[in-house]
Amino acid sequence: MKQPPAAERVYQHVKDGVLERRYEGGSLLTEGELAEAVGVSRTPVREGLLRLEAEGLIRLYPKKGALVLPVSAQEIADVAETRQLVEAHAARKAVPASPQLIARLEELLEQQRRQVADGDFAAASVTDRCFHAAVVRSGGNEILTKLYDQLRDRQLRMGVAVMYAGPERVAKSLAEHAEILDALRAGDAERAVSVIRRHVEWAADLARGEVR
Amino acid sequence: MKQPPAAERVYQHVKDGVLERRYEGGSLLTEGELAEAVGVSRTPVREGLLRLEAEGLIRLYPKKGALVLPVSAQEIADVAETRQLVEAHAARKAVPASPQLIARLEELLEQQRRQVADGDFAAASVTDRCFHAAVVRSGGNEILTKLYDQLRDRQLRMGVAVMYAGPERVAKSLAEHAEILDALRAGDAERAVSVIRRHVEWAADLARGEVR
DNA sequence: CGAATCCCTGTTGTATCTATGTTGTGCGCA
DNA sequence: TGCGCACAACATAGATACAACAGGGATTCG
Repeated sequence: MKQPPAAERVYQHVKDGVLERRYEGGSLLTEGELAEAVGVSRTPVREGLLRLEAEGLIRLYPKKGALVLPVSAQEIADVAETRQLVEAHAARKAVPASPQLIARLEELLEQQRRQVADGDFAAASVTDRCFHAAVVRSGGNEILTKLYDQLRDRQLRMGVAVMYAGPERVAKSLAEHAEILDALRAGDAERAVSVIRRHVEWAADLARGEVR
Repeated sequence: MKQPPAAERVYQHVKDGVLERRYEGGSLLTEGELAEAVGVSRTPVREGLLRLEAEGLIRLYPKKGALVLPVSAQEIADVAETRQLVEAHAARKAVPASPQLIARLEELLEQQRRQVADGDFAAASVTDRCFHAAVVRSGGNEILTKLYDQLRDRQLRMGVAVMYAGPERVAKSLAEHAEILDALRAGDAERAVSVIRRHVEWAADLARGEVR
């Protein structure tokens, strides 16, 4: 009945809740509530919360509860800066691009186009993320890859999902991906970096607009 | 009687053990052992292990135990690359350097000199680390600061402590710090970056020599 | 003699229980 | 009415107890 371990279920539940803004920033979750909500005991709840804290999504206050960290201007800036750093580094390192990488990116871009055409923006958003992650992953650095994933999670929480709110935004995103791919194909690392810079900065701006 | 929480004690115990090579890479720790060793129950042990896993020092295998991750060539390379990236970025961002930062670095360098003169290499190693961390911290990016701290921990585990084994190594380290400070003071970011590159690469080479 | 199976032991995963600390509230007093 | 203190409610931190699972070795059957 329950394939995934209880701690994992709690982790996903809270993470989804935070990312989807069901649990708002600033609210105080208690272990008991979560235990009841997910249907497990409090022990796995603590384990899940611990992982979330390590990822920077929540903050555990002794004897008080788990505070869902509100996104601060500082955090938006930090995430954006770090994304820039990691992704730009990955792009430079990816040049000259291997045929495998190019093929993978083409595939992802095509997939995203289809999803957009089908109106499935949620899926397109996931593919968007995969596109960037593929570039970073191609660097072969596990530390950076993991870090980058966490950054994307945190950015998701900032409401960057609204990036896929309107058709013009989707088109912009798609166009920039195409340009990144193009620059990579041409071996022009600096052009790819500059597009990435714009892309990330745009996401950060959206987040800033969202938060306040 | 017990100021620090039990989970924290476990965390420190295992971390120190791994960093000081008391627990060798590849060994399998069980919760029961650790619980007895530290003198607490298994509950806080699990919490501590979970944190360690998030930091990449150990790996939890279901129903088997906590594997102390052996340092791999891949990990050495990844840590070095990431350190380069973060520290170089921080140095560039730190230029032009604020008087506060310069003062702090001068203070740390002086302190390290004293410690070396006193023969207290352990303390000098800690100060060394503070020096680099100060540069990164000056960037004001909490994500990068935290990441950098974790990287230094992991590098410690790779036996980079032997960096402070001989007088000539200590002298080299000290000289490079002085050069970094000098470049920063002069506003020459690229010189600082190149020294940092050498410095980190040197540490990685030591690690490679240590491991095999 | 070899291989498959079954049981036994050790370890984690989860639940429950106790102790302790923190917070907010309400009562009494000035 | 306002301030302060004590108490009660609640939340976590830690310990213990129990269940489920994996792996190894002995045993047994072919």
